[in-house]
Amino acid sequence: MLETYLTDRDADASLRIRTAAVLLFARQGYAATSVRDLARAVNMTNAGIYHHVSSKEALLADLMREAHRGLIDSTVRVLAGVSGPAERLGLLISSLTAIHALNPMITRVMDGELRSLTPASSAYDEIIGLRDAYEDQWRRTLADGVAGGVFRVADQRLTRLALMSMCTGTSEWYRHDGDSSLDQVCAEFVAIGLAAVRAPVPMITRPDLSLLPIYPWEPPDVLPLSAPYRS
Amino acid sequence: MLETYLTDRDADASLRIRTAAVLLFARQGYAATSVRDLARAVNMTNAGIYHHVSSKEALLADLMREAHRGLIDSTVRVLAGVSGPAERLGLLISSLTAIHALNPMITRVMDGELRSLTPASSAYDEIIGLRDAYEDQWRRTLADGVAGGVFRVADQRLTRLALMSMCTGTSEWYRHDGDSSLDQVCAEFVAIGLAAVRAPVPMITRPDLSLLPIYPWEPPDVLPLSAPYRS
DNA sequence: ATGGCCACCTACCGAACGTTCGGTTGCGCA
DNA sequence: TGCGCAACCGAACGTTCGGTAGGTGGCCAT
Repeated sequence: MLETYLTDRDADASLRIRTAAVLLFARQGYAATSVRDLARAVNMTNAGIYHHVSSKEALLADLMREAHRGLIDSTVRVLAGVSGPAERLGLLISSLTAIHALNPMITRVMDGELRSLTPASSAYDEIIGLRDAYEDQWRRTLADGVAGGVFRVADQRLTRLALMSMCTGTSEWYRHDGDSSLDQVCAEFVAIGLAAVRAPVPMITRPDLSLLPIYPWEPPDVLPLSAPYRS
Repeated sequence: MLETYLTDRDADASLRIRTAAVLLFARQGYAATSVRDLARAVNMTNAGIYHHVSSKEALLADLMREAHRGLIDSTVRVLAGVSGPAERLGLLISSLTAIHALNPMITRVMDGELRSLTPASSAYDEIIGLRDAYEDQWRRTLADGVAGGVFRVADQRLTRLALMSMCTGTSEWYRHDGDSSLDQVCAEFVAIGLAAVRAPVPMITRPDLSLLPIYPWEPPDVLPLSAPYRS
C-alpha cells in the first residue's frame, strides 16, 4: 500500500521523491540514506533522481525550509486574533504538539537533521533564522505573560525550553492507533504547560486542525518509525 | 586542549578511541562518522582502530550499553531509601536532567542512535531492554503516586512521556557557561513535573551529584555541539 | 512527418566506505 | 640475548557513495 503510494505513476515525480525522502530521512537519518535508496523507493535509477533534485543536501534543505515555513505560517494563523498570553501559550503548546503528532516524519527531520546541513552555508543559516523566528513567538508570549502578571515564572528561557521539548518529543512516540487521542494529548500538555507558568488553563486546548500545515509529502498513517514503547 | 586530551599518549588507547567516538557520534551522528574520522581524532590509522574495536557498530553498541547501565545504576543509587512518590518523582526528574546536562554527548548518542543498531540484532534487543528497565522506574513511581492518592494525573503514560522528553531535551541546549546553573534547571524542572501531577514540590530538588554516573569518555567542558540558542 | 523537449535510462567517474592482511616496532620477561 | 606479544602501520580488498555525461523513447505542437 505504501509501495503503490510511492510508485504511483500519476503522482508528480518530484512529490513522490520528496515523500520517499521524508520517510527515509525520518527512519534512517539523512546520512544513512543514499540517493540509490531514494531511487529504489520511487522506482527510478539514482541518475533519474538528479533530474528532479540538484543535490542530496539541497533536497534536505528544501524539506527543512518548507517544514519550518509550514510551522511558522500555521502558528501565525492559529494565533491570529488571540491576545491573552494564557490562550496564546495554550495554542503554542497544542499546535506544536499536534503538528508533531500528525506529521512525525517531517518533524523528526526538521528537529533532528540541522546538523546534516553544511555549517555556515546559506541554507544552514536560513534554517537557523526560521527556527529563531518560530521560537520568537514563544519568547514574546512568555515575556508578555510575565510582564502582564498573568504568568509567574522563575526563568522564561528554561520554561520555554522545557515546554518545547515536551511538545517536539511527541513525534517520537505518538501513534494514530495508540492509547491516547490527539485531543487528550493536547489537553494534557496544555494543562502541564499552564501549570508551569501558574496560569489558569484556557477554555480552548487545541487549535482548529484545519489551520495546521498540510505537508503534501507526509505519508499517510501508521508507519513504524522506531522501536515500540510499552504500555 | 581537546586535541591533546584525545591524543594523550598516557591515556589508554581504548579509552581515547571511545572518547573520540562519543564526541564525533554526538556531533555528526554515527552514520556520518567514518572510522577514518575516528582514527584521525586519536592520531592513528583506520587499521589501528580495529586492534581495539571489533567493528564500528560494536563500538556504538558498547557505548550505548554502558551509557544505559550508568543511567540505571545511578538511578537506583539516587532512589535508594526514598519511598515517597513525590520525592521519588522529583529525583527521577532531577537526576535525568542532571545526567543530560553534565553528559550531553553520551546522552545524545544514547537517546538518538538506537536506529543505527541493526534491528532485531542481539545488541539492539539488549538496548531496548535496558531502556525499558529504566522507564519502569518512572512507570512504577507514577503508578505508586496515583495509587496512594499523592498524584492526580489524567494519563500516566502521557505524563511520563512529557516529563521524560523535557528532561532528555536538556542535552540539546544546556551549557556549563550558560545563563542557568544546573541547580536552577533541576529546581525548575522538578517544579514543573510536580505541578503536572498536582503534588507539592519536595524539599530536595537535586540528587547528590556524586551518585550520578561517571562516564570516563565524556570529554571535559564546553564543546559546541549544535547551533547556539539565542537568549 | 517531424523536430524538440521532457523524463528517464545506461554507464561510468573519482572518492570514500568498513574491513582485512601481512608486516614492523618496541617493550617486558626469561 | 632472545622470544613473544601488544600495538600499531601501509596497502589493499570489494563495495558503495554522490554525482555526471550522453543517449533513448515517447508525447506534443507545428
